Amino acid sequence: MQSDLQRLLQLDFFRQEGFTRKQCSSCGAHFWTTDDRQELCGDAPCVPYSFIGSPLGSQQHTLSSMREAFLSFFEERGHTRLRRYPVVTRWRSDVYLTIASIADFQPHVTSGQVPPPANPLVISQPSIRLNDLEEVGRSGRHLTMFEMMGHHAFNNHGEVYWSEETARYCHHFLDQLGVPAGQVTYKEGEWFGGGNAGACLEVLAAGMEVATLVFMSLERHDRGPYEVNGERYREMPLRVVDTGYGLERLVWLTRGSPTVYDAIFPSVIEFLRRESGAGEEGRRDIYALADHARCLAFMLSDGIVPSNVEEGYLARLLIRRALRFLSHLGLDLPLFDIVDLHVRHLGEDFPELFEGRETMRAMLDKEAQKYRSTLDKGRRLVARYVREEGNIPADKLIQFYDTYGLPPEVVKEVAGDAVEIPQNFDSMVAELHSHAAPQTQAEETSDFHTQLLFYRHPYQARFEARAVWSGDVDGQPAVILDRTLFYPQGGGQTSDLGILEQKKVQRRVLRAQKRGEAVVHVLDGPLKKGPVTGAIDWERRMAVMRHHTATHVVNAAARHVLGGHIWQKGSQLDEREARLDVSHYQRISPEEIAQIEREAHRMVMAAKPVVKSWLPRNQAEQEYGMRLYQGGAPKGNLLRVVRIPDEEVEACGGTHVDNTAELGLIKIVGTERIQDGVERLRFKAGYAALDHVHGQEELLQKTADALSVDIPVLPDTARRFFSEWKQLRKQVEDLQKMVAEGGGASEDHRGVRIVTQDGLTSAAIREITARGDTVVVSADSTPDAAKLTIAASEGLGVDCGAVAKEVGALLEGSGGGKPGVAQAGGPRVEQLSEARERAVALLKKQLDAR
RNA sequence: GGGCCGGUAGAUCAGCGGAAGAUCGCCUCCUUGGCAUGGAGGAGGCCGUGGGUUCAAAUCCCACCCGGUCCA
Repeated sequence: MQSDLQRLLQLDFFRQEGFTRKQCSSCGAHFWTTDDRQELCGDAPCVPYSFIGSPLGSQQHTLSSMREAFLSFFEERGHTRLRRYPVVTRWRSDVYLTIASIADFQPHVTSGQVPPPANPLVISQPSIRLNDLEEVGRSGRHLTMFEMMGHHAFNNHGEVYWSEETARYCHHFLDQLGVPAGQVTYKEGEWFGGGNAGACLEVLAAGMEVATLVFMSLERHDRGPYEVNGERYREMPLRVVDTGYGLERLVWLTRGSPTVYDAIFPSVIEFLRRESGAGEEGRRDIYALADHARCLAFMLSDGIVPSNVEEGYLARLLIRRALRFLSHLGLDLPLFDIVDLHVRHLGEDFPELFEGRETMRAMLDKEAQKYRSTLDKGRRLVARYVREEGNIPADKLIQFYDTYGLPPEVVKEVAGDAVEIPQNFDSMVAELHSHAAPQTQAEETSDFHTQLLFYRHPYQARFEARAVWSGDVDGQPAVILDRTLFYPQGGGQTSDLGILEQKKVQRRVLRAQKRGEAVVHVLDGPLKKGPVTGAIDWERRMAVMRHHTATHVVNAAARHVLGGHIWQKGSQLDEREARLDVSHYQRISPEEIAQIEREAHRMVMAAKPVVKSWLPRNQAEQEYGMRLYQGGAPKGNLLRVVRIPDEEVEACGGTHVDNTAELGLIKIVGTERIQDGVERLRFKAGYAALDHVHGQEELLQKTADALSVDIPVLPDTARRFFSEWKQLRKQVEDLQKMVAEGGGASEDHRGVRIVTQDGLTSAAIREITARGDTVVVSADSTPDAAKLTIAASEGLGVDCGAVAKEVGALLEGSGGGKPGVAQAGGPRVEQLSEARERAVALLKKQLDAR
C-alpha cells in the first residue's frame, strides 16, 4: 500500500483506546486490535466465522431494530437522516443499479459540483449486487440485495470530520450493540471505485467483515502521484467519508444463525421449507429463492420493468433463476406469492413497496408465462435435434442457450446422455460475445459561450446578436453567436431552422448544435464576425414546442392509465411528430391508447400552465423526487424544471409552450415495441395532428369510393368482398376441374388422354392428372409474359421437364421442373399458341417412343 | 446499443427454387345401448407485409412489421 495512504490510518484513536498495530501472520495485512494475543487479521480466509451458534451483542436484532439503532445513533450525533434512494439509478447513467450508499451521491456530489443534501448525513440504502450470483444461497452469506448503512461526511471548504471521528463512531456503535472490543479488528486497506480511491479500514467482528470505513481522497488522473490497483490518482479538493455497514450482517452477528438468510427472513425460509417439504437437498434453492424474491420486491416496486436490455434484463435474469428454483423445489405457486411475503414483511419499514403490487404481480405472471413458453419451445427443439442428429455437440449447446435461451441444465433434462456440458461453458458463451468496447465520444468543447435566449423568451422569433467566431464545421460554413434564439439539437428535440442576416447578406441556418457552452449555427454560406440579425422559422418552432409539451403530457397520461412503472426511456421530436419510449411490460392495447389520448386531452382542456424554473438539484429532488429524471441524468447543480401543476414534473432543457391549451389536439398515431419492456408511442400535436386526421379521413373516403359504398359500411363491405373472393377462387378451381373432366379440349393418343385447357390452377391440374393416364398442357399469359404448365399422371414414362425446357426456348425464356410437372415461360407472348402445340407434339413423340 | 434465431391450416411444426404438407384439434358419416376408442370422408392457407432476382419464389436478395433469445 502507498505509504501516504497508510499514514492516514495510524490513528490517535487507536492508541488512546489501547489498540496495537499488528501484521497478520497468514496474509501479511496490517491490522489493529486490543487483544495482544491476536496474530491473525480477523478476515476470511485467515479466520473462520466464530459467531455462528454463539452470537455477539447484548440483544438479538431484527432488520428493523438494527436499522433504527444505526440511524438514530448517528442522528443523535449530528447527522441528518435521509430517506433511501431507489435501487435503480435514475440520477446517473454509468451504472444501472444502486450498489452502495455512496452511489446516491455520485457523480454530482462526490465531484463537488453539487452540494450534499445534508452534511454529515446517515442513510440505509438498499443496494443490489449481482456479481456473485451463483454464490447466493450456497455460501450462506451472499445476498443479491442488502442494505448498506452509511454515514457520510463531505469535507469541502470546511472540515466536517475525517478518519479519527469515523473510527471512533464505529467503535462506539459496536460497543453500544454490545460487541466486545476484543472481538473487533480493524484491517488496513485501500479502496477504489467509480474513479475515486482512498485508504480504508475493514471492520471485522468474529471473523466477519461488518463494515468498511473509506476515506476517499483521490481522483483518477493520468499523471497523478498515487497508484492504486494499477491506475494513477491525485488528491482531490473534496475528501469524503464513505462508510458502509452491512445491515444484514450485523443482524446475523447478533443472532448467530447458520446462514444470513435464517437471520434476516426466517419466516420466508420457514414458509418455503413447509410448502416444499424439501430437506437438506433443497436448502440452497430455498435460500436463493428467498433472496431473489426480496431483491425483486425492490427492483420491481422501484420501477424496473423486466426486459431483454439494461436493468430490465437483470430483473429478468433474477426472475428466471427464481422460477427455476421454484420448479426444483416442486413448488407450484406464483413467484409473486413469495415476493409478496417479503413485501408484507418489509412494508412496515418501506410502505412504498405496497404501491404497485398489482403491477408487480402482472409483470411476474407475464414473465413466468414467457419463460414457460421459451422452455417448452426449447425442449421440443432439443428433443427433435436428439432424434434426428443424435448427440449434441458443444457449439450446438451454446446455440441453444444463446439463441433460444435454454440453459444447459434444461438441455440435459431432455437430452440425457446425448449431451455433455463442458466445464468452461460460461467462458465459451463469453467468448461468443467478446467484441471491441463501444468507443466513447469525446465531448466537444469551445472557448466561447452563447447566451441562450429561448429560455427567457420562448415566444420571440427575431433577435440581434454578434458573430464571435466564423469558420467551418464538417466542411460547411458556420458561426458562433454571443447570444441566440436558435435551439441547438439536444434532449431529443430537433434544432431550430431559420435565417441569419448580416449587411443584406442572408444565410439559411441548416442546423444549430451545441459545442461546449457555445451554439454553432451551420449555414448555407459564410458570414463574417460582427453584428447579425436572426429569425427562426416560427411556425416550425411552435410545432416543435407543442410536440415537446405534448410529450410531457402523454408521459403523464400513460403513467395515469398504465401505472407507476411507466418511465420515459427516450424521446425524439420535431415539427411533424413526437416519439416517446416508455417502460411497460406488455403491448399497449388500442383501448389503452384511447384512454391515454382521453387523459391527455383532459390535461389539454384543463388549460394548465406550463411552469419552467431553474432549481438547485437538492431542492428539486426534495420537492419533486426522482420522477424528475425522466429524460435521463442531467449534469450540474442547476436543473431546469418543467412542471404542469398536479400532473407532471420533469427536468428538461427543451422549449415548451406556456399553457397546455396551446397543444390543441394530441393524436397517438402508432405504437411500436422497441425492445421487450419498452413501448414507443408515436403521436402528433396541434396542426400536425389535425393534418393526420385529415389524411386518415381521406384514406377512408378513397377506400369507400373505390368500393362505391359509404364509409360506415366499409368494414362489412370489405369483409364481404374478401370472403366472396375466397369463395370465388374455390369455385373457379372446382369449375376448372369439371370443365377439364368434360374434356372438350382433350384427345386420345395411344390410350393416354391429352388435355389442353388454358388458365388452369395448380389444384385443378393435380386433380386431372390424379385420374391416371392423362397429360395436361395449360397456358397462361399476362401482357408481357407467357407461361405454360405441363403435367402428367404418374407412371406414364414422360418427362415434362424436358418438354418445358424446349418449349421455354420458343418463348425466349426457359423452363424446367420434375418429370411429373414442369413450367416454361418467357416474354414472347405471341408465340404462346405455337408453344402449346409444340408441347403437345413433344409429348406425343415421347409417348410414341415408350 | 450489438449479435443470433424465427413468422406456413385453430395449435405444434416439416418443406427451403419446379404441383402447399404432417400430427393434433374441428365438422359429417360408420362402428356402440351410451361413452372412450376404432374406421371412412371433409372443411380449414394473402406461406408476416412490400419491393427485387428468375421462365418459375413459401423457398434466394433488400427493406419494413411482429415475436424469441443472448451479451454490454
